[in-house]
Amino acid sequence: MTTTAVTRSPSRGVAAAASEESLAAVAKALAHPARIHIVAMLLEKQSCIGCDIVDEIGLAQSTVSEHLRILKEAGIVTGQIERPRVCYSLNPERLRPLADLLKSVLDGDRRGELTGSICCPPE
Amino acid sequence: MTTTAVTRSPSRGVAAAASEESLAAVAKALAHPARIHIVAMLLEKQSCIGCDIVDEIGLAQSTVSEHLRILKEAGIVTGQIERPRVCYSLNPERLRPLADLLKSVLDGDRRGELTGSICCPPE
DNA sequence: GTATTATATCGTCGTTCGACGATAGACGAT
DNA sequence: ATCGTCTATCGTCGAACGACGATATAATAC
Repeated sequence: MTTTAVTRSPSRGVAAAASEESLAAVAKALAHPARIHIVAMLLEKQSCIGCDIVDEIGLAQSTVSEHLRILKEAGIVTGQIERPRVCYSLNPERLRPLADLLKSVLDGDRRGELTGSICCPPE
Repeated sequence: MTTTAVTRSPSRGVAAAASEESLAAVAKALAHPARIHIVAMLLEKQSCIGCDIVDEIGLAQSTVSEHLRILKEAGIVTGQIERPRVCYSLNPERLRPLADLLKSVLDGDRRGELTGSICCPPE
């Protein structure tokens, strides 16, 4: 059938869809070199004052602030206010689901043990 | 091997910037629920015929094809042609750098041992 | 040959991203 | 109170994304 059937049974369900959206949201927050740079910087130094990040990244302050907002909104970093500065640090737990998925791929895990329906065998 | 000099000169950059762009590119390819779904599907079944993916995702064939193109272009999946079908499978190695970064965050690694310049101590 | 199936590509359209400057808000120091 | 510093937000604009239908391509089936 060429028309998409509306009555598709959600075999993977709402939970799986929500999980996919959550994983995609984390990946999206990491999907920019400046934000990867910020994460790597926070990994190195554990925590950083915002203005140091601005210096390191080399973009306009408003742009860096926006990247930090995106990372905060995704829950990947937290900002502790120390007026007039803000001290940023990582929230590792937020990265765990994506890290687990990638690790599963690297380890070749078959999560569902549903290996019966392999379309074509790996070479 | 000393990749990171203490200088904050802009020439920190070529290798590190390329790495950040590469990591960001992988994250970007994963930054959509449908593409996460495809990766999870390929993880479960090792490999899949494209039309099965179209059925599972529930978007238009052209849209799914576009998502597969993005994943292929990022090097995350490979497509083996078996006319008229294409058999897709994962390329785990492409995910390794991002997986390593996330693991470092989860493990609390300080990659550069440059812990001297902590702005404010973790709580 | 024609028909069918599976996939890729093209064109379009609305939405979102990413950059910047300008501006506002909140403190500490003077 | 005024200045300087640091951060967040707003408005704008071009570029890229994501969806779709229509179409093109290629192999198989009849």
